[in-house]
Amino acid sequence: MTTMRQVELRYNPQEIDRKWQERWERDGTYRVRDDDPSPKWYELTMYPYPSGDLHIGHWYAMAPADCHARFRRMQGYNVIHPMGFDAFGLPAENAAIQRGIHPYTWTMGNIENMRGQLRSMGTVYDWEREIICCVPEYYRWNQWFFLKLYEKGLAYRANAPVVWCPSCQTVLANEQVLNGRCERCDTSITRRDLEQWFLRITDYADQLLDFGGLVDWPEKILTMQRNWIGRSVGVEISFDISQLGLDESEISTFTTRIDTIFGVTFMVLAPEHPLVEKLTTPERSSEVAAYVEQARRQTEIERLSAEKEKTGVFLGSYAINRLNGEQVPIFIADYALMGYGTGAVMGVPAHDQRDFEFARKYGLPIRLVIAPSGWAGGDLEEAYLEEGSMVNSGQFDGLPSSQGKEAIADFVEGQGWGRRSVSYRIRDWLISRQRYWGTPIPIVYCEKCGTVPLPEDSLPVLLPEDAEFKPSGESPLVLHQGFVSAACPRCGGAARRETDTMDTFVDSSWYMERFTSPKYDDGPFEPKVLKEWMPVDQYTGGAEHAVMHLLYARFWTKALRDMGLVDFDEPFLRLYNQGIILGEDHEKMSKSRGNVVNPDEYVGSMGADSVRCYLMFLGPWDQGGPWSTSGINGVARWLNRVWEVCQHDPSELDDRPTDEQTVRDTRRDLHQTIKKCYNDLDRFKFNTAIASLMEFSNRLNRVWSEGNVDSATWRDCTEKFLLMLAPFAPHLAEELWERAGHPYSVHNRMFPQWDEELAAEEVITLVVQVNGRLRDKLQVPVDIAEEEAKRLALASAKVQTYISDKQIARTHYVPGRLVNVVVG
RNA sequence: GCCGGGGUGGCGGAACGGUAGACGCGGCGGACUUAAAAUCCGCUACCUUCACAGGUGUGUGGGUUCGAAUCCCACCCCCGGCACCA
Repeated sequence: MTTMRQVELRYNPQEIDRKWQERWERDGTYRVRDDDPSPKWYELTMYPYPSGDLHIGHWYAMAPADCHARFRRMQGYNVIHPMGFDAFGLPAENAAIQRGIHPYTWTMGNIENMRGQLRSMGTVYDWEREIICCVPEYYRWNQWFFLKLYEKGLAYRANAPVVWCPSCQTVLANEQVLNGRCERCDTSITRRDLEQWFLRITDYADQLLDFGGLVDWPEKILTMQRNWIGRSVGVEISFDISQLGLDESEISTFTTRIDTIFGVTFMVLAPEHPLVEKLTTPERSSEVAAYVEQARRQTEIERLSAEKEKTGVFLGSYAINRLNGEQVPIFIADYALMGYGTGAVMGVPAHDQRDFEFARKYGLPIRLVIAPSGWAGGDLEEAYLEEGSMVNSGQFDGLPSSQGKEAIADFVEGQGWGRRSVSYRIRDWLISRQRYWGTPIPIVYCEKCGTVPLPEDSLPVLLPEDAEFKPSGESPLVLHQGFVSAACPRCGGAARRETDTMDTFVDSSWYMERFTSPKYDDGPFEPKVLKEWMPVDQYTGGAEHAVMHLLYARFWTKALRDMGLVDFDEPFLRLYNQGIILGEDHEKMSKSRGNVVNPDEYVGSMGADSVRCYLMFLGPWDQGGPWSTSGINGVARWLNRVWEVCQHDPSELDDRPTDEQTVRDTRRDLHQTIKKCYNDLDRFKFNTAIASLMEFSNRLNRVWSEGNVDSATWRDCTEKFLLMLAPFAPHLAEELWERAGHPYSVHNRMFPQWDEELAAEEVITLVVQVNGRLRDKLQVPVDIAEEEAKRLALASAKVQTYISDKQIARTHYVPGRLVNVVVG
């Protein structure tokens, strides 16, 4: 692409960009001071993974956020708007495997490159605060936090059937599975039983459902978190199996529909349920074993695609429903999940669609116990899920099911057969990863002492540089003798070091806090400074992190609060999700489609300001939208006109006659523009803010060519215009500010204030309607009286032709807007 | 299936229940130029009309209202998320 720019610029953007970027750096214009007395504003954009190149999506996330942060600065806030790199993670390790380059080298090279690209955007990032989380100065605090969590019982090791990605060769957290596929590489996941480290996020499930501490988050994200946590209120009730003579005398199940307990006609256990073996009769054992084996071999995708067809196997044993003494057969089926509730389901086919399908397939009885209103006793075509009147339910017959729920729960609790309880969909956060490029978990396993946490003063556990990179299903650290063999800190004997590393979402769970004191050495952050800045006032980023990073970080904060390390409940008070930028063909950008836009090319030819402004102009930020080459040309043309119009010498106006009306109109436009731009910036409405700046600069052009305003008005207009332009186009505004003879720097000035009186209209267009249809427009003074407005409206010749032969039923008057004449 | 967001000119998109289409792109016409590009000026929803003007228009169908892109009901389509959670 030789000339994508069809606009001939009258200024040299490369020169101006470089000039001011260097000057800002040299002068420390954007250096953030912790002790500034102004009110603070912490504006944070999700930090990028250093994948190699800054793409247009990064620009789309960062440029508008930078504009907003600049606006807050110009409102007088002491703004911190930091940037860093999410530097641990799998791609670095894959690069090591594929190209034989060390993850550290690869990552640091990428950071070097991306930092340069980030600087080219002209952002207010204070690079003194940059953080890179793959360096020991950062990750040692991951280890420190881990020890604190371990001490509090919030980190634990357990054997569990966990999610495994065969391609990444590591386990994943449940949150990192999308539609049965690995969030990173899209491979269908499987399950494995492994000893892994978990964080007890479920302890905080109820607190995480309380969004009261948040100031402004998108409803969509709250809903996603609510659904993910999945709180269900119900009853845990046991079924009697004492007649089988096992160690266990009952099977416990969880139900939200205890009112349907008399409709139980079978029971289903998850294939992984610990009682399966004991409950299987000898003649059924081979069939059961085959089913269990098949269920565990299935990938998540296969399990999902089997959605329509319920399958299962009868174990040969029965359980007794204590409420009516009935024996019901016990099955295993893969629609029962070991991770939810107790891993056992009471089968009520009449009132649960899944149980209904299962019962139909295996010829099990379907007994109605909640009667729909007007039910005549026929067979059900599908499960009846609504409320109704209880039938076939012994002493509870006749109760409305909503009351039956409470009555049966009371009865069950009274009999000691169960208790009211709450179940959650969310599971504990699995943080172990069988990979190299992450934070080592500070634990050793000693033959004598067992699992032993390392003492704090021995941190960091350094990631050894010389490791063997092979995708083997085990961390490369396993093969590293020097790393694995350790001395037990308790007994001094031989011990084996934990070789799994931490999920990288650990890094991002507290990075916002590290930004406040990134070089602090005596803790993860300096408490005094943390208090100055946290919590984050405005967080921006993609919505894809709704139930991963955003949930983990909220959990982390609450855990830290309970340890007394922070004194706030929520890390991010306001959240705004930008949309996705699409290719010129309106499709998602991808290399295979060949529609990827490289920002560097545009920055090189038209300057950072054109790219920044175009990204903000193309549409509402939260909706994203398609890139358009001719669209960015239009913005470049506009900046070109701005360049021209702001460089006129105002004293040339002194020889020309001044038109007072034009002066008033221009000034009114200025103040209306300030008001519009200010309010739009406040609410992330960058596109309409820029449109209003375009309108105003178009007026300035017109006014200049007519030359009928005084030089003082002109100076006032251009000065305030440049101040408004500054957050959008920081380089151009700074250059024009200097050329206009103003003192450095435009970026240390306040955003202009508007004057309501000067912004007020003198004359308005009064719309005249007849029966709601536009018939005439009249120019009238803004303060026109209602009677006068109506008189003028009726006197209009155009209006007369529609009403002369009709009866006027009434007239509606909207001050400052319209008169609507209703005729019969 | 459930939960969000959204359907407005040729395109991206504007519009406190009150002038639909701001701003920009594209297109057309003109100026400048030997010429082209760039730049500047004008026009540009659709239909009828030489024009004046009129009619029709915000996914579809109803409703509320003096007045609906905007509020209510039903439906269609697109995008995103969740999908056996007992």
